Parts: sequence; structure tokens; C-alpha cells
Amino acid sequence: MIFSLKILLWYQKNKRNLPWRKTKDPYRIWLSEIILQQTRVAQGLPYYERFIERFPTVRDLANAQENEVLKLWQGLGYYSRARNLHATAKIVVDEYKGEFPKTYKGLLKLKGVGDYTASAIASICFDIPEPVVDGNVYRVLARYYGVDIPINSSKGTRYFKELARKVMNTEQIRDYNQAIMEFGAIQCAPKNPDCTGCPLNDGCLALQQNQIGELPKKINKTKVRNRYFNYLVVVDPKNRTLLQQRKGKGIWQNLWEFPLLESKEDMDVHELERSFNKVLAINETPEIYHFNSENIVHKLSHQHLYTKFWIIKTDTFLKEGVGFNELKDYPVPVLIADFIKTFKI
DNA sequence: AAGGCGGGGGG
DNA sequence: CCCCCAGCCTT
Repeated sequence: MIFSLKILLWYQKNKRNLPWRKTKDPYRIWLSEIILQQTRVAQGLPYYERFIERFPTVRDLANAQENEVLKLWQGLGYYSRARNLHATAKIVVDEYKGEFPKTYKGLLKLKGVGDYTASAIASICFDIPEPVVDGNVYRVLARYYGVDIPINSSKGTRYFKELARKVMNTEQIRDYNQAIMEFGAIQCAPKNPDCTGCPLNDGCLALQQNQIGELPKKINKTKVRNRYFNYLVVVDPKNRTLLQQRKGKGIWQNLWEFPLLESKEDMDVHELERSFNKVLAINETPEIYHFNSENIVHKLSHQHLYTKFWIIKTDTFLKEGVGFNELKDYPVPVLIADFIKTFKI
């Protein structure tokens, strides 16, 4: 039996029951694919349910405020996905009469939709024979066909897309694309895959050559940057605080946080007393103490954030202040959300 | 071609 | 602790 039929057969027996497998609605498929970018099914699933509940149609999503979309996305990471999701919903409603493009090329024009996502939507919704190549597919193909070209090189990108196209099942592309991903996620897992019980073990080159642990190959290039964050949690006489929205280029764009003083190295209370007014417009000398004496280390894949929260009690009434009980409405990074959970005035 | 962008779970 | 996840965008 050929590769694609074995994959399809395995899928029939082993596929999980997932909500986006019950529909061909482009809106729902698109939403599920954006959520699942670089995200495990288990983590994305509750977000998908909440998005569908709150935004049953693309028009509902387009009519929302970005803050609400980001709030619903909070905790899922890669927030450009949420911003692009919202922007694309508006474009689909305003410029495409509420209908998603029905071709691979048309889909590719949407913000936040790249080669993988366009292929997924095209094949699942419109039966277009375009192969998906995600992390799972890279792994399955690299192992089964014994390919040691790095998957994150430009040569690898081209090679695996071509290979995927060559071995796909065009008649059942909708099931096949989901099948090979599901196979990679469950049977051909990244670590300690169950090769003994695998229905494709007889033809698997990596298994024959004892290369399961070495494939797929990847060029490692993650460099971690250390940063020191001092969050200034102002408390005024009416128990209000200051919150601001992150703008510009870096992490957490358009999410909210307390006024931030970033430093080259760890700061103590004396340094903070000297420099807090670079960020805050407070005239008197407030009472300042730290919430955590040891840095809270928040680890992103590419940055380690050594963080202190400073409580600043001021006599000044904050005109733009936000009540602590209103913080729950603002989309914030997990780092801030964790602080809010544990901080009691 | 390379770098930036989150957060969580598993081994 | 390291790796990887239904990737995409900018430079």
C-alpha cells in the first residue's frame, strides 16, 4: 500500500474528535488554523470554543473592538495573530462581502495567512489539492523518506513542499492533509515515538537507519536576550492605578501594562526613587516598596525578563487612573495577569 | 537568509 | 532544563 493510503487508514482509526472537523465553514476553519499556528491542539481548543461562542460569524468578529479580541486571545501568545485576525475579519466583511477567498492565491493575500494556512483552508474548505507542510508534516516526511535537509532552511522549505506535493492524495485532500498532521502529532511524535506499533514502520527510512532521534534536522538559532523590567504599580488614595498600552515594535504590541522602567541591570529601591519620575508625573515623594524582592523571571522563547513590581503609594489623585477591579477588562501579558492575581491592595 | 514574536507542556 | 508546537512577518 502506498504512503498516502496508509496515512488515511491510520487517520480513520485514530483521529480525535475536534470541533473544526465537523465543518467546512471557511470562517471556522480559518479561525482554527490561526489559533493553531505554533500552538498545540490542547492549548488552542478552549480558545477556539470561546471565540466561536463570542463571535459566531466573521461579521461579529469584524464589529468587535481590538481590545476585546486581544482580551479573548490573552495567554495564547504571538499576539500579532490576534491583531491580524481582527484586521482580516474587517477586510473580509468590508471588501469581500463577508466571503473568504476560494483559491490558494486569494487566501494567501490575507494578513496572517501564509503558505501553510492558505493550503489548509483551500484543501479543507474547497477540496483544492494543495499540500500542507507544518511542523508535523516536516517530521513525518523527514523520517519516512530519510531527509536530512534542515527544515528551517530555504532549501528545506522548497524541498519538503515539493515532496509533500508528490506524495499527497489528491482525491481525498481534505482528509489527507489533516491525516498526515494528526499522524505526526500522535503516532510520529517528536520524542519517543511508538515505532513498533506504527503501521508505516516497514517503509520508514529513518527507522531502518536508526535516525529517528536525529530527524528532522533543524538549524538552531535562538539567542536569548536578558532584560530588566521594573513595573511601577501606582496606588492613589482611591485605590486606582495607571495602565498604559504597549506601542511600537517589540513584544506584546497593543497589550496593556503598568508604567515600565527598563534598566540595564537589577535596580534597588534607591535607584528607583531617583528615576521613577522619568516615567511618572508625580510631584510629591511617594512611598515606594517592592512587591517581590527576588526577580520574577518570565521566559519568552527569545527573551528572559527579570521583573520587579514596585508599589508606589501616592497622595495624588490619578485623573487617568483605573480601578483595580477594572483591570480584568484589559488584555495584558501573562506576566501582568499573574501579578494582578496575587496582588491585594 | 535571518531575526522577532508567547506561552505551555512533555521528557 | 531543553525542545517543540496545524507559522508569519519584517528586515
